[in-house]
Amino acid sequence: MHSFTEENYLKAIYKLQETNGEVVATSALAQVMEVHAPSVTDMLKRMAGKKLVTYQKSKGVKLTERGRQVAVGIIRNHRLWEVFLVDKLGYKWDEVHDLAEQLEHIHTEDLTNKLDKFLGFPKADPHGDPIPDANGVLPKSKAVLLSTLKVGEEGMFTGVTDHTPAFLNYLDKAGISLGNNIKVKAIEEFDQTYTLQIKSNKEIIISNKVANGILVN
Amino acid sequence: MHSFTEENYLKAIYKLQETNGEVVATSALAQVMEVHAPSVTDMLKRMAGKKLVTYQKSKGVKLTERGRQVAVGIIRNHRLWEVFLVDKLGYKWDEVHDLAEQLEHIHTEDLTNKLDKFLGFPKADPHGDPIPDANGVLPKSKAVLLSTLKVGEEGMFTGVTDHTPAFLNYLDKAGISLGNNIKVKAIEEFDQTYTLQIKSNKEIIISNKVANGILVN
DNA sequence: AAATTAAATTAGATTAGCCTAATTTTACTT
DNA sequence: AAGTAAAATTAGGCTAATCTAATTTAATTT
Ligand SMILES: [Mn+2]
Ligand SMILES: [Mn+2]
Ligand SMILES: [Mn+2]
Ligand SMILES: [Mn+2]
Repeated sequence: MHSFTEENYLKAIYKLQETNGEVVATSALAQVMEVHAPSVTDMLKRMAGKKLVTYQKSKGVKLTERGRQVAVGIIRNHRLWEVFLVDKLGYKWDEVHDLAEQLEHIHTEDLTNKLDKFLGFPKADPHGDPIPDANGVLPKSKAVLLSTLKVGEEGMFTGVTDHTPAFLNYLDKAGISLGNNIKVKAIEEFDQTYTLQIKSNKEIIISNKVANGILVN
Repeated sequence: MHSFTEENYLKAIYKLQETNGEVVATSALAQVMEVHAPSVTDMLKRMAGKKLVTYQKSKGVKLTERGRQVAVGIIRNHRLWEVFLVDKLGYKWDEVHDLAEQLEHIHTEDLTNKLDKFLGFPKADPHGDPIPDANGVLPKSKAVLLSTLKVGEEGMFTGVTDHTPAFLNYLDKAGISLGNNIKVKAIEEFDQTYTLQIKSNKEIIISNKVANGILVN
């Protein structure tokens, strides 16, 4: 129905709208899509023609309701495939993104739903990101950055904001896994280094950069 | 690495070489690929440039060793995905072809091998077609058409030559499944209609057309 | 061997998605 | 309000994969 490229643009616009507000700039899209600005302008015109976005010259772009539905469908599919790769094929959480980036575009409603069922209707992907339901409803998460906690506060590790293999790998090495309870024991004033207690036993020290990549509930 | 289109051409050339001999004609490829002849000529030139085929103007095309390897890899992937769709997701054998036609192009050596392992190293796909091993070796089948059997002879149903949903559906309805023992009880001289005994009980009558779609061992 | 038919190639276009260079529009400073 | 910087668009081109129409090459028939 839609090309891989269109679907990737839709996803990118959706995510930019979620994090940076209603209307998305050409330059922001160009950066995410790793193309040059004129390519984006071009693409937006074509997508506007297909009623996937509303585009006003020099005033940015928004998804239409149809565009939003397609985007969320792709995200659903992406996350389900990631669960499949990790739970069934034995991939590690830092290895699945690129494959899922391809698999997400192989989607019929039926396939996605059968996959969902086969996987036991998971609520989240291997990175803790919520999986939209079959109607495109994505539960609003109330997770907060670990870096917003005060000394003495704690929460459960439920997601990451940094999805790079490098970061995920670091967490593995540090022994911090999704679902772990994390308590802030101390925050060094000089450089915002955090001393954490993981699962009420092991204590570790992480940088502020790492604390900004971790979401807790 | 290679585009979906290239991979589909490689598969088509491979299959035509298997059934119609060494060298493949532009027109034959055009028919299989459902494009017009000049598109094929064009594509063959590009593929020859990439050393996937050897192409001589007006003299047809052959796969190079590299081309053959890629083609068999895609076929391996296609058949493994079909097994996944049927065995794990619950699709019927007449529903999986088009999906596998897409999924086959999502392949890294690692993914294919992990999928193979997850599925328990299946020997054949849901249509009885053999699955090439990780080294690209495809076991030569010695199955024969049911229509070559004489009255009184029997064999096990191990594959089809007609992969259309219509035919597969017909077999379902007729109650003939892969693995069934089939014995030829009678052949009507007038129109080559076959009377078969399935699994040493039920007797059914099939047309010559159907007998030509069934492979037995 | 010549004529006819069939198969394949060349020529010239089109579309999606990308590019660079030039220009225009919008935003930010002084 | 004018000037400068940043963002976006336009203009013009490229490649992969397709098409139709015209031409050439190969195969078949007389
Ligand atoms: Mn993608
Ligand atoms: Mn994820
Ligand atoms: Mn295919
Ligand atoms: Mn098959």
